[in-house]
Amino acid sequence: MKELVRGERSRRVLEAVILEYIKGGVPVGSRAIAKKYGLSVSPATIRNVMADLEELGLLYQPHTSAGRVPTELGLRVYIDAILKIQQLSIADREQIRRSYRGGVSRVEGLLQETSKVLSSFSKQAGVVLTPRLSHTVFKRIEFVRLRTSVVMTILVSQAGIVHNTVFEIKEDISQEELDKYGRYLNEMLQDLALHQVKARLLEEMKKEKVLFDRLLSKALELSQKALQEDIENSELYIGGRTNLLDNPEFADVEQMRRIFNAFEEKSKIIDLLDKSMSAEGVNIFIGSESELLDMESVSFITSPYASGDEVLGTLGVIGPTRMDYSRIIPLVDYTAKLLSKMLEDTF
Amino acid sequence: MKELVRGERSRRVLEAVILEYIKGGVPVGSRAIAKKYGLSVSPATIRNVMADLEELGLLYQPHTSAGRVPTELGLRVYIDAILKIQQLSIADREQIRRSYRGGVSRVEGLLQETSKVLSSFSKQAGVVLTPRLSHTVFKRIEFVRLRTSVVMTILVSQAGIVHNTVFEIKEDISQEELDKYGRYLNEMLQDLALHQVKARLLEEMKKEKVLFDRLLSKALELSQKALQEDIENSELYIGGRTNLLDNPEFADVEQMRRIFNAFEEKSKIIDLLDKSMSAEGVNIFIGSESELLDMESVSFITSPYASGDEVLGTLGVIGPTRMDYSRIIPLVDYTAKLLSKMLEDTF
DNA sequence: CCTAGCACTCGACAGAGGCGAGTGCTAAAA
DNA sequence: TTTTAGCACTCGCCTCTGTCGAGTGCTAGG
Repeated sequence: MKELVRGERSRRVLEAVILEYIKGGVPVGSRAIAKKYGLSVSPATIRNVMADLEELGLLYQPHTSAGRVPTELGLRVYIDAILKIQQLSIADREQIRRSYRGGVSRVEGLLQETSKVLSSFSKQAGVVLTPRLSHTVFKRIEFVRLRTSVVMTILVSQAGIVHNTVFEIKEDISQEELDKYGRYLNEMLQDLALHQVKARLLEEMKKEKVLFDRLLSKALELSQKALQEDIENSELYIGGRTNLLDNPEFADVEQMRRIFNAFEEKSKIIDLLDKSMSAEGVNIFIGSESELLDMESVSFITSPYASGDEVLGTLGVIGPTRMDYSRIIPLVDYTAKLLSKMLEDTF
Repeated sequence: MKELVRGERSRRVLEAVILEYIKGGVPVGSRAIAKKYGLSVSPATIRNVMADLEELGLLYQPHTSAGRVPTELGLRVYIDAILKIQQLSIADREQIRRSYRGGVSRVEGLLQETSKVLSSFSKQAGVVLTPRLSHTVFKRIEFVRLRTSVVMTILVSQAGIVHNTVFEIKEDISQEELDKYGRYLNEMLQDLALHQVKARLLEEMKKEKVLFDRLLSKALELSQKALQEDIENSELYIGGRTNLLDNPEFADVEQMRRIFNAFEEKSKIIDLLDKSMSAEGVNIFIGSESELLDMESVSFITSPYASGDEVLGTLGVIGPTRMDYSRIIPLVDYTAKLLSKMLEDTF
């Protein structure tokens, strides 16, 4: 990448255009740069440099005689080759930690809170993808007889995530019997990853002694049912949607609608976050890079979070491509680490 | 109310203005009404009637020489005295029932689905307020030892609502012991309303034999903790926010922001829905009637839903004051009844 | 290689004018 | 007394026009 922008001056100019554009949101002209960014050259020179940068595809003009605006490629180069990512200041970190103050007592609550923290510090929308159940470690299963022939299964994972399913069964089963199933299964499945649990259950069902033990086979059947359900799905928490309304580029209602539709659908965003789950550290998708088509002019900054050495989910910030990367990248990074730590400590 | 609009003709004109306004969203003039609504009188006559209605505060003119627009009071009178609320057609009902097809296996899922159904049929936003835990009947409590000194409490209500809390305790307790607590409490609290549970626990703790039984007192203490948490809170599911973006009156971004802020905050809307929980049948709040100030030009149509004879929560539709009440009122009514039935049948 | 100067482009904004929908009022008809 | 026709008037909306200014590209000279 770096070779794209050869001279030191070119780099300075590109940076200046981007910084100024991020600040103001309007095309930036040669004069403004010459004045504000101590490159002691005249506007005319800047213009020449800008023309070069445009030829490289890093800037473009909305129309003749307007200033320049960075392209996606321009932003990419800026982030990869120019931007020096700094640590979050001590004060900022302190403030983030403090905004979690009201002791959170459920994983779900903690994740939701995190989406709000992300949004309020970034002034954009914050998202947190919850762990897939199938990626977590089995802790406990419990059956509750809600009423005749209706049973609820409650599944708890090591990380403290709770999932329930209600279903009808053909014949009624007493709570006492259900409790027995529970004890049996809890014994058997201890410490298995949930995606292994399914296999284990099948395997177990094949054993001869099980075939002849009605109790056991019933227990296995029930838990099978519970697991068939959506353990592959993730939930998505979105905080601070309204922050996006403050971005002038979304004054255009059509743009806005697209984004809010994506928020409503969720699946596209979940897919994207899912992808970046396997990546290490902070990921950045600028505009169309996210391949959520009709989503140009929106950027994602994401990072996976974990508990122990197990990656659980992804969190991030969604905002216009014109957002303050230098602030938000470390924010996302730090928040992911903080959340990981909190999950590890408490759950 | 009825005496406000004396003549048959006045009523017809008011109705015509409102229908036309709901359809088009623009001020409606005398000529349009004279033509389209077979009142065989001339526009001039209509104008006189309209002037009367304006004096009564049922219509108003945005500016001289514009058509008339109904006021909140006008809509109120229309809904109370003129609108004949019809049953939903068989076909509509069928279609609503069918849109629930994908067998829903959790109460939470069912409620969320309902918010989507409401929104898609009304073309506005649909909301469903989840039951307050404190209003439901105790079914089961369960303690899970997540790791040293960290315990999760899982609470299940008769209606199939699951709630969990995680907290640290001073001294570690083995899972076996926790199970004992569970059995003890499940015995004791069977079939109590949750808001009674708290009192019952306190009462129980005072008994002498408990004071000397470490196991029991520990169990009671734990469950106390679990209940202190947010059992008074409700969750709010909102579906179809983006539908609101299609309403031309919200092209004004400022309006939009207010509504989406309310969606984000939720608490105001929850309060409102909470209020209408005690009311019977369909409730309608027009514009400023909702007392969510800065929310004029937004109407709520709500109805409580129940399981058995126990009112659980409220659902409804949020849209511009200019919405199709004649369609949406029966929709909300029917959906509430359908949801009640489903909750009763399955959970 | 840089800069000063200059002509040119184009969006934003403001004002003028015409159009049309809709009104209120008055006087005549029913 | 009620309804209607006619008419003058109001006012928002749209279009057209001209001006302003920011910003450019190009050229010639330092």
